[in-house]
Amino acid sequence: MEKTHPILELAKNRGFLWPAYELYGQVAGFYDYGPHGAALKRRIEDAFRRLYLAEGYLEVENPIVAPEEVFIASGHAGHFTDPMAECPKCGTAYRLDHLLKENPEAARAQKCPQCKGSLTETRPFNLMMATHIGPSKRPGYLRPETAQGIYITFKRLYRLGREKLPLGAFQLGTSFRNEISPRQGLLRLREFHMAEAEVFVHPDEKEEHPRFAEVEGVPLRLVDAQDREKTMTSAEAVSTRTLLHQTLAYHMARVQQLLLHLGIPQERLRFRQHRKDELAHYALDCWDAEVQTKAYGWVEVVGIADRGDYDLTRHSKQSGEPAGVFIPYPEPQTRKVRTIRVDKKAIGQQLGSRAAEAIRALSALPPEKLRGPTIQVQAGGQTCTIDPKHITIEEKEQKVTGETITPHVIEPSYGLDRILYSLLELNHREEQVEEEPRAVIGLPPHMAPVQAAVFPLLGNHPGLAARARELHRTLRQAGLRAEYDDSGAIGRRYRRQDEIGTPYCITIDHQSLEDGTATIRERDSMKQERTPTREIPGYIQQRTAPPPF
RNA sequence: GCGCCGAUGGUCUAGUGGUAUGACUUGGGCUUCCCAAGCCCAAAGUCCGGGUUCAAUUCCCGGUCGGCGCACCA
Repeated sequence: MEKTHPILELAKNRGFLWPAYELYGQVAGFYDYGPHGAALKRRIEDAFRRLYLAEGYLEVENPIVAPEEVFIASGHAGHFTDPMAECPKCGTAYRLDHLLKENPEAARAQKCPQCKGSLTETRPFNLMMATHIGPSKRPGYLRPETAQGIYITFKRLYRLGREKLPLGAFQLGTSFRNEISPRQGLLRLREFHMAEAEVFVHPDEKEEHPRFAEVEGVPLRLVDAQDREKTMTSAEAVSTRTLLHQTLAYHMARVQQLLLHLGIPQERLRFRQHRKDELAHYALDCWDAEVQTKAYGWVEVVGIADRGDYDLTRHSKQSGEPAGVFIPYPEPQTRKVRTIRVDKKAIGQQLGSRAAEAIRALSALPPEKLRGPTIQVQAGGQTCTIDPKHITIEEKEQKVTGETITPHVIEPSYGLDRILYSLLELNHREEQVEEEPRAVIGLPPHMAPVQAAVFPLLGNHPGLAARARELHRTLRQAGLRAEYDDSGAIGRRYRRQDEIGTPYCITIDHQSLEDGTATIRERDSMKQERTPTREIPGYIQQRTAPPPF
């Protein structure tokens, strides 16, 4: 592992990214994307968007600021208030609530259990960025993930999707975590970019995915929770129960497809299952797509989790709104249904103010408890004895047209900054060409920030320059990102473009003036092809168009 | 947050108690008929605050930022 990869220097010099707020001494955990970085990020986002639009999912954008209730429901707020203290002597950090349970004496004495040093004073551990909303200062937070907005609006999305499962929604956006110590450049930021898809599925329909056939032969490199590595097709992974169900396997295969499409090399990609101790308590299963970087080793870039019904249920409890959706049966069914009728008047006269509670308790009792000679329920803190004659059990035929279920959520969650870093680092290469060094970012042509550059062979030749500018303008008008460069020697200009990954460089030479052709030099082979100038915009467009999913 | 190390033009770097070296890059010009050639000119720097001192980029203290280790990463 290298300390810092040369790509970071190149990225800084060539306008991919800069430490943010340099003018004021930088702020850790924040980065600027320069023009090429912003363009590359945009291409990653576009690819994500194309993939999930092709799945038929709905793109939304929710606010970044949310009131506290959202995070009480999600569970984030609880962690925000975690009290922390450290031992200055040995550097260990403790969560006081944990320490109180495990070692109450040490916690009360403020002593470090490891080295007996004195713990620092307790302070809340801020993971979320806090803020206040409006003049009333309603407590709020900047979201630590984009997903909550989708859970909260699930009912509206479900209606909009014509009340059908599975339902997919996705969102790209900025999230915030108040990291204690941001490190490793783009890998752990305080403000970062995510792309998340939330796929709501019927819990009974996860086993089979309607489009599984499209991915069943896709090989996946899997490292399971016991650290066993095996490469198998997604079909094998499901049949061996390595992966929980087809839906999870399907989405992992799609994630892999997208990452390869972006330019992550296959041999540096794997999926690793969360171990029991790192699996969030609500997740049924979670696999991270990891990319093997040169500078930092294996880095998580996408998490694919089966979150069960946790999110919808939590928001339902917090808000008081039911979470379930009604799923009609193909055919209405008739069922024998037992209903309990309670003589409310009689009970009211018998129990007075405790009657309402007693009646609720009665309706909740299982049928067998309603049979005996006397029936007992708790109400108003006392045991009340009810005469069975006040209770009638009726058996009726009832038509049941469907059932209410709470959908489960399958969530692929992408860290865009990490993907961007991986793309730069892993596609970067340095080589020798005729004794001269050449640095190239070998991004796939459809990912390159700049698609083409136009040069006059001689910078100070007015005829060549005019032609080159004209072609440059035409390329831009065709919607391509194109650069113009007439400075210095031609070789230097090629090198400059190599460093930002421009796949095609077009040179206008003397022959261009005679027959209207120009040379197109391809980045990786450095080979040139002479092409009529009028065909060049189409040539570039065709070769830099992203392949469909 | 803790510990160790560091911070000099855009980048990399030399050096110094008396405001600073070189290279690359960049801009302008000459040259040049396809891969960082050459020549001329120009622009650009001591992280921030305090202290010691006649004088601090240099020494001391604090901070910020960065690298690494520990911790944290719900």
